[in-house]
Amino acid sequence: MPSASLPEPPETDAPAASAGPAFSPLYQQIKALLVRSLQSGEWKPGESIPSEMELAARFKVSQGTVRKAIDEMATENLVVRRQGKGTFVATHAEENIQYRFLRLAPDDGVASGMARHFLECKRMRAPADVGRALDLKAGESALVIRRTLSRAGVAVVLDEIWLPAGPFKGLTAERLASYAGPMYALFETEFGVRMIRAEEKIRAVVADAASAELLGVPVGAPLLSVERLAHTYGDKPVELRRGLYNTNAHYYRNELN
Amino acid sequence: MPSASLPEPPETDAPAASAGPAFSPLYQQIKALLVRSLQSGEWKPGESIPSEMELAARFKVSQGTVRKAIDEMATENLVVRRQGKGTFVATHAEENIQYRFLRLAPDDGVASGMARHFLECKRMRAPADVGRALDLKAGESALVIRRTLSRAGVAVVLDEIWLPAGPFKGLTAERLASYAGPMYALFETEFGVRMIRAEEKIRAVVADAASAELLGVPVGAPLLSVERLAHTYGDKPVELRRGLYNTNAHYYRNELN
DNA sequence: TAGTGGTCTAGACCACATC
DNA sequence: ATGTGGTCTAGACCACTAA
Repeated sequence: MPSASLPEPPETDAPAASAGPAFSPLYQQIKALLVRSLQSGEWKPGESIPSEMELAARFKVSQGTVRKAIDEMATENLVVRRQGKGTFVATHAEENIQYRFLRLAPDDGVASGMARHFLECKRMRAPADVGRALDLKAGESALVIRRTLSRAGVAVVLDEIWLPAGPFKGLTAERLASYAGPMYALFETEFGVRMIRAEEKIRAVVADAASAELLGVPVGAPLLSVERLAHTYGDKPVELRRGLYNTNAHYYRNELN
Repeated sequence: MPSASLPEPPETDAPAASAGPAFSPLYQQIKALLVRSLQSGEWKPGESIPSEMELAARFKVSQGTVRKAIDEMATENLVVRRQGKGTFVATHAEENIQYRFLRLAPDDGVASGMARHFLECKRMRAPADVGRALDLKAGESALVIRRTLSRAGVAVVLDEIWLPAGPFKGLTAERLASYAGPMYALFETEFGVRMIRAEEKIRAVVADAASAELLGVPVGAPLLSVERLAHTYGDKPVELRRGLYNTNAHYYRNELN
């Protein structure tokens, strides 16, 4: 219960946020409620959420408590604050940067976008390792997308993308190719799946015949292997992406803090 | 100036934090002052800084303003808060994790430490690219350290580490080998240089004869090339580290948010 | 002018660590 | 018992945006 700063006797009713089994600070409970509203689609990507005052009234807490909840959500990139305008649900579309999760940068500073080319998009039974990574039920099928990213006409990235077939029913290579924005933006608007967080495992490998052909390098050339597991709300894994990057004229950048 | 929440006429004197040329929120000014104190060595790594109340009194602001300044410093890993005890200057020694900046993880979950072996540590004129990265004056010399990291008796990492000779005068291979903790902890205690932040550029390369020998792989085997530029306070670069990682049984892990 | 997020304050109480 | 950081409140004013 929030403390009372007045000599009045403290009120005994809990301020919204029904007790539940776990104890946590009020602002964490508020945050959890807000995240659930995001998850349930109460506010869609790009839309604004209610003002801090409104939310404070709804949850019967002070504005400062709501603020702290939203602060954390902002640092987790779940929402974006804009002074004078409001707080907005984060989206992979209309973001400043084209690809929020792509860490590949060109050696020369030119930040031109990359051209996509979809090789295939088909439904199939998921291999065991993919099924395990995506928490698929036994026998549940998956979509696999293969595509390249090119800069200045040269293929730099070869991706193999695994998705659970259920949530992405109806996804085709044509739909992918005709969509202008980032793939994750399409996933948001068409399938209601928002990528929140991802982990990558990176290794150095050598090009096999097929990869070498597509990336225009000799067989045996060194390539960066980037395996990404992307999650949506509740840390639920929804995409396994295996990428091969040609790092002759590009590098994978990372910040350590 | 902080706003007054009383009907009194607002006091005209600025609350410490002498004006300066740039405008910024009070808590940012406080933060800058605190960082300068860290930089000047007023509080050493591992020590506690004054309590929030003390700092609030010193700067003539409220505890909440100091708190917000320290909050940001905590998220930047400059300090660590410990409830009931105080706020402590972050250090690379006595941290839970052995190597704060090393992102290499073994395929099997075993989190055993790695054995270091120093090959050489000598002073020499810095190559042009190293001099540029470290902001060295023309002709200023540098130290170069070469070492390996091994797990289970197998060399996994081959590092070439460039440091400005000035701040690290007296550093020898013997001193490095006899020190128990992480290298960055030695830099802190012996040379007063704290690594705060780093950027890494990662590529896939093939092993040359020398690297192959040291890492026990065939010439031409794929290796992860990790070039790290580490900075101290004020974003001053103080270390250029070029690492080659054997990713046969390890991977470079990264989190995307 | 009204509404939003951003800053700042002052004070209360809680949780934890230490003596 | 005391002191620390952690949470929560209530209210003020500032900075920005849009009608």
